[in-house]
Amino acid sequence: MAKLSGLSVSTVSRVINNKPHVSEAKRQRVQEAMDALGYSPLQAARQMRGSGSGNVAVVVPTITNNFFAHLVDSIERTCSKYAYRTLIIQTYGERAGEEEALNLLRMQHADGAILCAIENQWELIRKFTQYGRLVACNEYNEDHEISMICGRQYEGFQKATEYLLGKGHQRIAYCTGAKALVLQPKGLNIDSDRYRGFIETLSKAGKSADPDQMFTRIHTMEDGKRVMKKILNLSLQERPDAVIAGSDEVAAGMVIEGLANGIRIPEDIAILGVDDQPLASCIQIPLTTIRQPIAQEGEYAAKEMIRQLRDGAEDTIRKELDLELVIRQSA
Amino acid sequence: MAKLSGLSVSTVSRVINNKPHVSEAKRQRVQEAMDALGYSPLQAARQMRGSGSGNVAVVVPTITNNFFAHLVDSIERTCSKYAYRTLIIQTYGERAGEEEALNLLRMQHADGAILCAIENQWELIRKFTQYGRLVACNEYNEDHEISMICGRQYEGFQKATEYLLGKGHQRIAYCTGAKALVLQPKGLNIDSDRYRGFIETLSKAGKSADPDQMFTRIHTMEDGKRVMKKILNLSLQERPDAVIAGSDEVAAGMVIEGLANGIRIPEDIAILGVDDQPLASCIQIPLTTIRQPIAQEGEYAAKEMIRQLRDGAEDTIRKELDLELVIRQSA
DNA sequence: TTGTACGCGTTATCAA
DNA sequence: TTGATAACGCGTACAA
Repeated sequence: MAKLSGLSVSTVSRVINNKPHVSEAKRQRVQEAMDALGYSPLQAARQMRGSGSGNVAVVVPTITNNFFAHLVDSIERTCSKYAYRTLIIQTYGERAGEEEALNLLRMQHADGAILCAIENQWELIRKFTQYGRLVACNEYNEDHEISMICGRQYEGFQKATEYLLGKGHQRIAYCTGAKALVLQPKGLNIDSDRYRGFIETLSKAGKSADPDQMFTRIHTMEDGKRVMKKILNLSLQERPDAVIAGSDEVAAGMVIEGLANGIRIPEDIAILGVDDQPLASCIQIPLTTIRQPIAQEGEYAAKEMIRQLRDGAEDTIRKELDLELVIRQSA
Repeated sequence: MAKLSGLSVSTVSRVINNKPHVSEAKRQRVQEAMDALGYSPLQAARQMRGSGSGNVAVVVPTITNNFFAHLVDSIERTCSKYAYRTLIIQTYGERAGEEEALNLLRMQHADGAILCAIENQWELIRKFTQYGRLVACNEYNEDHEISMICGRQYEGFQKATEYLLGKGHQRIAYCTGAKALVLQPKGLNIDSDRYRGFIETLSKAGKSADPDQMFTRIHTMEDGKRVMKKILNLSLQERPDAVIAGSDEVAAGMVIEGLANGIRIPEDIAILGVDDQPLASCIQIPLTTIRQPIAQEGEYAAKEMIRQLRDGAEDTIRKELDLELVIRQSA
């Protein structure tokens, strides 16, 4: 035993774990020895005895996206507060990346994974629940088999659409990062909920969306510029007078490209972002945007993970947070 | 033994570690059994036998800053390529945060740490070299006791200053995130090297810097706006005709505040950023900026860490990368 | 080529 | 209140 404080392993173990049945005198002696040797228990050995690794994996598409950077920040802050370390895994939108992350659970490098990007079918992901805890953050999980934290996308997009309609806009274009426009029952899919919030509000107002002005797979500022170019090629009759961009980055691209072509924003075309990234308030025309409560989402997700890990909670929760419409100039 | 493939532990171990002295037949049988059971060796047990944790800690002030997000991205990419996991630690500019990270080494949660933000004195940090490998990334280390990867700050700022002087600017203001303007011998401190590159180029041209127009502790876009306000309060005689901002964020703040006050950029005041963040090219007046080779820095730092960890390299290296002046509109 | 036995640091159990 | 001992999964020295 490396703890040559002159006492037995069990006494030392009891002191470390604050267990009873140790005299104050011995407790002192052990403490002193620990301080003197700069000793600290080895997690690896503990893990072999059944306690976990103390690591939480957080899975995001990429951390260079400001939205996810803030999410990771919030998760890391919370985990570290509860003495859990944060392992970061980027998927880059690839299924393989996500599988790699899930394998961390199987290999017991992490006790749980917070999924902020779901690439694979639930079929595949489910298999890994036997190895560790999973929490979905800013993502839905169809079968409600794992806890999830997300924003009320439907209501947020509803609010935004109502706002645009209230401003008198007639033809509203729609951009999304999704690969296709899908409509599933509410609460199953984040993209579907957003689209549903938009399109159902439109129909309630007796309007409908023009299929030619629904753009999919739109992610970056460059994508936004491209879409704006397409829009500007349309005749004035066809041209939308408002756009719900899929993110602030896309919105920023559209604003920049629009201004460069002499379009007035919001007078000619109103542009509405999503996320409320720092970028949103600092471009030429500050963005009106649907604010996602990123910090809260991350904190709740991390706390839920810790609840399951540390407190051994077996039940799953579903926490929904309100989105807020932040009104600036672009719409 | 959990490996109930019907063979002995050592045979299994030999297969797992690709060691010789195993017949092809047995090797096959073990492989099959492993696949069938979805078995994978437990790192925790290996660690007890002396191999490391397989984790690399990466220490940044905050990941929400785009610069560091890209650095972490690049490091994580590289580490994962070599089967190392990336633990993220944010210091928020606090010494305590850095110590916490270094303690990961002591507790053997990580085999090494890549320091992208050095908060404490080297005196303190040195103590932790006994517990694991350290690599400084985008930071200098005074005593050259650990490997470091960084940009040639002096030359970069020299180039930028020469550029501004070449444009005929007479009074150049200077912003830095550092707590004070320090001048140390070249190669010891990143802030000092930058400042030296600026000020020495100035003197070579027979000019000097106005102490009243050297701003310290300038980090954020808000800080940039504040500095611009101060500058606009000066009389036209005193007012600088160019500014080297400490970062693109600061530069962006200055551009926005300047434009809002009717200043023409770069005609009235030229503004030069640092980093070349995505932000730089998308604000109203695209930023001329000193580009840091972030992706390369991160990759080199990670590779150096792996060289030390996996290959057991004991020597330290010092890799310096060129900074590039990206010329857009703001200067 | 193959298998056995031991020890790494920790916790749980049981005996003193 | 204490301490001795077994067990976790792995790698390795050594024996077969």
